[in-house]
Amino acid sequence: MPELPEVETVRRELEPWLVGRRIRRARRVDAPRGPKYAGLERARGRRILGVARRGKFLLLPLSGGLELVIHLGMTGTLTAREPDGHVRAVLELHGRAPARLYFRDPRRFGRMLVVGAGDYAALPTLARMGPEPLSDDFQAPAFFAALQSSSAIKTLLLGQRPVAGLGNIYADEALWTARIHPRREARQLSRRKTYELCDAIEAVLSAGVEAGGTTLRDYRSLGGQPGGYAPKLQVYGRAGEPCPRCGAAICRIVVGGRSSHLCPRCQRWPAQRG
DNA sequence: CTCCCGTCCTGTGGGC
DNA sequence: TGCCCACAGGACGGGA
Repeated sequence: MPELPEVETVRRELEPWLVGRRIRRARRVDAPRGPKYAGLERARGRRILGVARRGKFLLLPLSGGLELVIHLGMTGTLTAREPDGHVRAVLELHGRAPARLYFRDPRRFGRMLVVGAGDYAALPTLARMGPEPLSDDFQAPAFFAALQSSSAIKTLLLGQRPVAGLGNIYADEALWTARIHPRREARQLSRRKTYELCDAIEAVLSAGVEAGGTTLRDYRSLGGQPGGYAPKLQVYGRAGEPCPRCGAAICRIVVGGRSSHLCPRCQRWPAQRG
């Protein structure tokens, strides 16, 4: 569900509220003991030093060399107001109200755990995550190098290795923008094409952030607001509608088990050559 | 090491 | 109206 723009929107709301606050307690609620909620008790008494983001992960450095890691999974939302149900964890703060952060997650794909600062051994995707796409760390030549794989380009992007933060929606949007078929073998893309994709990723994600993210169903910002990017989606969820660029009917295919949306005319499979 | 596929969960929407 | 099934924005672990 939440991809980089949605997580960044939440991060920006959390930051002024949480930074400097001391944690009274962090507790699991209706979530099984296990790695997804490991070490929450260690947050007790710590101060929140910052609210950062890497890809789709929220990272809250704590005093005492610890770090609170939150991943919203598919359906996770954070809220200051107590939700109806599906609360998996609560962060209780000292001091002024609002003093509770609720983590609601119907499908239980999300996680909230405390690790040693920078110790991502329990989070392999985070440990091996590629550069932040909206930072100077995202450079076209390194991106090209990271695409030298036999995987389908979209599958590779969803793995978070070439670049951080893309999910199913923005991957489809970026590939449409760069006119690349999602099933193309990544290493067969020309250098120039990968540079176009680099630009498209940056453009699509920054527009997503600017709009406050995409709400298809579940996503809400901390204040309960839906994102404004859904009407700006060009292909995602628009199978059968005309391509905004050429008018051909957008189609839906499955790539790596994920539904994928593309324009069959703009995003042609490369012509077979003899 | 890389790559592919199944799995973890609950809710919802569409088709019959 | 009601039921059932397919599908949903992500990450991980196991096996090839």
